[in-house]
Amino acid sequence: MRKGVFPGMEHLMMPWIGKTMKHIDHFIATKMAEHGINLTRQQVILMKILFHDGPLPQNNLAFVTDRDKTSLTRLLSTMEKKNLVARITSTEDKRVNVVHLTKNGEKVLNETAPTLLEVIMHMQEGIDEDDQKTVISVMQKIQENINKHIDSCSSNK
Amino acid sequence: MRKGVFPGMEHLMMPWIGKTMKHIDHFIATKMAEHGINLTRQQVILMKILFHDGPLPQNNLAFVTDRDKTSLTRLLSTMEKKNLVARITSTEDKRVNVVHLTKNGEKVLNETAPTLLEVIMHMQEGIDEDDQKTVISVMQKIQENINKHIDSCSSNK
DNA sequence: CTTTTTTAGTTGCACGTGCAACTTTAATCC
DNA sequence: GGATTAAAGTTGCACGTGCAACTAAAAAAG
Repeated sequence: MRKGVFPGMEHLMMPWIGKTMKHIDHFIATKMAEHGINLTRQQVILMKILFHDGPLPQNNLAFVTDRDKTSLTRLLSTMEKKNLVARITSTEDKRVNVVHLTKNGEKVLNETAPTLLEVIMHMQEGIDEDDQKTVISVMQKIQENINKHIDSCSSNK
Repeated sequence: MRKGVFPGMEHLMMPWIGKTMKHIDHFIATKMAEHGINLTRQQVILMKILFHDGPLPQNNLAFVTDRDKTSLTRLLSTMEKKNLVARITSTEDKRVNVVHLTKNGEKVLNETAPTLLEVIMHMQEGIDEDDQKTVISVMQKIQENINKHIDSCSSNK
């Protein structure tokens, strides 16, 4: 065992967050598959946003989901093929596509809810309420720190 | 604003963790680019493991990095092209590739250390030491919960 | 010793991601 | 009004990811 290149990096949050996120993604994928649901985590989140905040232009949708517009383009294309979502060109501005949750999308979303709740319950089983709040506030703080330190060369993202 | 499909999901850790991880990844990519370093987070982590825990067969490397073996295959191929890492077929068992960190890889890793430290410092700026520990323990607990609830159809992963 | 099974690694396919460069349409400048 | 600039989306390229199916080689079974 050699001396560390990164001394003091042994008790760091970062690796834990990354690894945990990986586990969460895999867990969700597995549980979805078990229940015969053909949706990714990203697709569910997007549908949920559309359900609550109504039809939205791609631009806004990219912003609220913290996603590059090109990434959103492809995510929507996948979802449009599955008839979860529809792009409707705005009549006022022919550049913008307003994204709608389809009836089928809404149905699928409702069918997914129980599975998602099960996943969430299993994940946070036995975790203190206060600790959960701490985690959330730390996550917020990390995001603030990053936004503060990113040199505002924002482009679109 | 319509009634929620997922009642009580507003103060959940999960979305925060995912979003934060996204920010972290983007921040690392940006800072790396700023410093002219052509490495991804995943590549740095892998090199760090190889540096500390010596040459390892792909199989073991996949296990310790919590990564599908096919994912590792491609990650290594990318890194091999950049001369960061070398696959050496074991003489004892011609099936296994032992992965070595190259001299160049070691050099690059050392050059990367300051940037990575800067990134880490910026990210955890002003976050309580105890809260960091809480975050880590919660992450561990989530992983335990997931492992407990995943029906041991492990395959290789 | 031959057959069968298991194991290590790769490849095809599909998904999500971001950057740079592009097209199309709108807004602004002159 | 016509030229320029800005904005919304898409496409090419590259990366990381996992599952299913594959090849090659070792281990186990007979």
